[in-house]
Amino acid sequence: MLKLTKKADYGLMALKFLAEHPERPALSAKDVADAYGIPAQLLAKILQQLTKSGLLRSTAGMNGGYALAREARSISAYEVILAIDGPFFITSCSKGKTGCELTTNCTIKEPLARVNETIAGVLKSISIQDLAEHEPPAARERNARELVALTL
Amino acid sequence: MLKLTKKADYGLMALKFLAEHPERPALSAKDVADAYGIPAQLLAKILQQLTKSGLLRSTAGMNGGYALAREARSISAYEVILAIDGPFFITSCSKGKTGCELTTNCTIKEPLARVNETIAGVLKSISIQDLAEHEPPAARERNARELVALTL
DNA sequence: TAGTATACGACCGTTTCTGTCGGAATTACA
DNA sequence: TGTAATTCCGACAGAAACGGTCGTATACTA
Ligand code: SF4
Ligand code: SF4
Repeated sequence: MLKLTKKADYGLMALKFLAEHPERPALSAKDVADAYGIPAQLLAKILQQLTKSGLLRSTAGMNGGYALAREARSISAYEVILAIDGPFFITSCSKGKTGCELTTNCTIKEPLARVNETIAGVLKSISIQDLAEHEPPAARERNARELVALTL
Repeated sequence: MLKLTKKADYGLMALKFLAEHPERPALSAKDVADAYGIPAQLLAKILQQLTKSGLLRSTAGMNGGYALAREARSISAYEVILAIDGPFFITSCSKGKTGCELTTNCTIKEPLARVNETIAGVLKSISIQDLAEHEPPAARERNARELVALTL
């Protein structure tokens, strides 16, 4: 529950890797997979999805591969997750088929939707570049409470 | 991915329902299940887990049932999820078995751990009482960026 | 003692996730 | 032209997680 799929995880790693090598015009799926030990064929499909979603540019053929379609700063983790795993919902409702039939009675649906928005906002605020740079932890702890006070 | 299990969902609903009926000394699992259309036996087990985790008090026998062990204000959504679904991690690493073998190479592990903390913080900041009261949406949008700026 | 309720564990069907395979289309280069 | 590198695409299979049910034991009340 509330766990990133490995696909999304791999996708983020790959994007970050590409962001760290702007000199190369393109890196093949295999290059990236080997760099981290990710199953190559699986990563290939992930990168294809990211390409289809417009986050990557791809070139086939020799010396081909993938490169960021936009600058790392402007690509959010949210977009990556969205591209790989589809629409982002923490609840089962509003999810077409296999959804939840309790939507009529359910009274926590709306507050949870706000939590959903909050988390999505956090994800949207994280760019690939943020992942590439490792800043010091800095102050945390506080302000989570503040954030929720405003969104709930 | 990043989706609440229905068990946790049901658990939150139940807790909220109990919070809304402080006059009753105890409500049976069936009472709650019927109120929302949740599978009774499933909810029963969920409430048992919550009891074992100390969030609920239970009394067997006639007129028995469950009641909040603490006041609604002091029970966080995080605790509920923790009690029902176990430790909270958005990544597959640091998860004992069936974890991730890439931990050595992985470079996004640490930033994601911070995201994990941020989300956990959001969940910790939400109490059962928050779910019971429905406040107006209020200002959102901003500050997600601020929050992450501090945590990342 | 009868009835109501929790407690607990085993079980099963479905879905989702992870990873693999096979083949087709594209491009570079010799 | 031919070959190797590489993206592209769909189908598939094994494994895990999830959602839910059942049976039974235990505890409490009247
Ligand atoms: S409707 Fe209520 S119970 Fe059903 S998924 Fe949405 S929140 Fe959870
Ligand atoms: S180690 Fe890296 S890849 Fe493996 S789960 Fe943790 S974050 Fe994801």
